[in-house]
Amino acid sequence: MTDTKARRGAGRPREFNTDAALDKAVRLFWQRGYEATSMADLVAETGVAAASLYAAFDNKAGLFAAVIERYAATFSVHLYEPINDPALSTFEAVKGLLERAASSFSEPGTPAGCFMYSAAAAVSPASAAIECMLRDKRIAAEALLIERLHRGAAQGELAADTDPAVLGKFINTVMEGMSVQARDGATINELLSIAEMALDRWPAAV
Amino acid sequence: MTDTKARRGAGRPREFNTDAALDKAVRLFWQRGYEATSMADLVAETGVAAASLYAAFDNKAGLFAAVIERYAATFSVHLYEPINDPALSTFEAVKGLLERAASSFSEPGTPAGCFMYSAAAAVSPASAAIECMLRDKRIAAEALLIERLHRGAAQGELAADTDPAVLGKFINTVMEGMSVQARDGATINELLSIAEMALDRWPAAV
DNA sequence: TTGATTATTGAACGATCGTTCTGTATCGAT
DNA sequence: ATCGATACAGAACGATCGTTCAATAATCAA
Repeated sequence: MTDTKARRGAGRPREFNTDAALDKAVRLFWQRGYEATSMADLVAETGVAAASLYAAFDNKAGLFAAVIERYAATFSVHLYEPINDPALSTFEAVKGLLERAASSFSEPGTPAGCFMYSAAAAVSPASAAIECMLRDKRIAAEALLIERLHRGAAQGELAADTDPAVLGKFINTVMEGMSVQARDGATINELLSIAEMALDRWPAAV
Repeated sequence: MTDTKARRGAGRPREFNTDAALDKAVRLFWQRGYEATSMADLVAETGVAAASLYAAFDNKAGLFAAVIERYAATFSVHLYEPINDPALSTFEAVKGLLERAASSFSEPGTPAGCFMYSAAAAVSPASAAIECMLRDKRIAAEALLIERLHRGAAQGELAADTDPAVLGKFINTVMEGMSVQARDGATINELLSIAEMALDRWPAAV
């Protein structure tokens, strides 16, 4: 054991890698949720001292906000790629989205399910702002999907009696449910079966 | 202000009403989740002193376990009634289940969504047992649904190429997603539309 | 009426929560 | 070579966490 007094104050080796620390924080919040993840956990996992985390992110809520953005930039962006791909038909886009959800939610290297859906499912009134951040992201993602469906409808890709808003909400609901299923141990094949069943009898224009 | 010393020890007015206290605890856990609900919150909400709660339920986890059973006995039982109703066709049973989910998850007097799905979505490793309790309940409920579908299939109520296990998982997934939707503010009508769209894909025989 | 029982209470426990502070080692500029 | 400036480390903060305790009064058997 080195002398405690001598080891205090490690100086300025280098600014800690913010993204690397956020990646570790993402995993922790993803798995345990906001309330169950303590700053001590985050310090231990990231290897960054508490004071440095506070200097960079103000407080736990600020760190969580940064974690949300980091997750969105790395995982969500990949998930929603098919929706923004102009080369795909509307059906292919939604099919691609659900298939990516199936594989992403059951990916072995990451916590099961979707961070956006489970990290703050239920939260204390004191951290209501946390819940709001994620809800806004979820609603924005749904709006993105619905917008894509509207474009598809405008191009005659959907049955005339299909409401894009309802269809989008339905697809989104299936995806949210798939996250819960993944958390409960559903395999990628089971998730793909669910996705396939959701896409069955797609209301295509004849 | 009454003298503090004189007010200590209030004697034995009556054993507190366990079910009434559990009902209040259900609401609290339902809304905030396991980790974000403190014993102090529970004491304030139920009006029962901490020591009395500990005498009755051992600890917070024990109280939560009792809350799960209470929720199952009051809300879940009602939700799954159609599944156990022998007078209903398989389709009617599933339709009834989803419609009850739509109204129950958006019921104004109770927290949005389903307790079983959101109360312990993400939890610390120390309370992994809590997560397990709910997961077991969810899986049991899904098994119940799948069993009902198997009976329907045996009676020729499903298309021959339909796997009851997959169909059950799909229905269950939609229901879980509906809970997230409800948490995010979906109205009963929106939830009913989602349910209807899920049933549109019903693989009836011929 | 009395005495043992017991559910109840407010207070107190150690542990941990999120957060801040003090001190130090390293850096860039002079 | 030397001097602030800065990013880091551990220690310490008050508050709150889940839990337990000693004290008290309502109960029921005698």
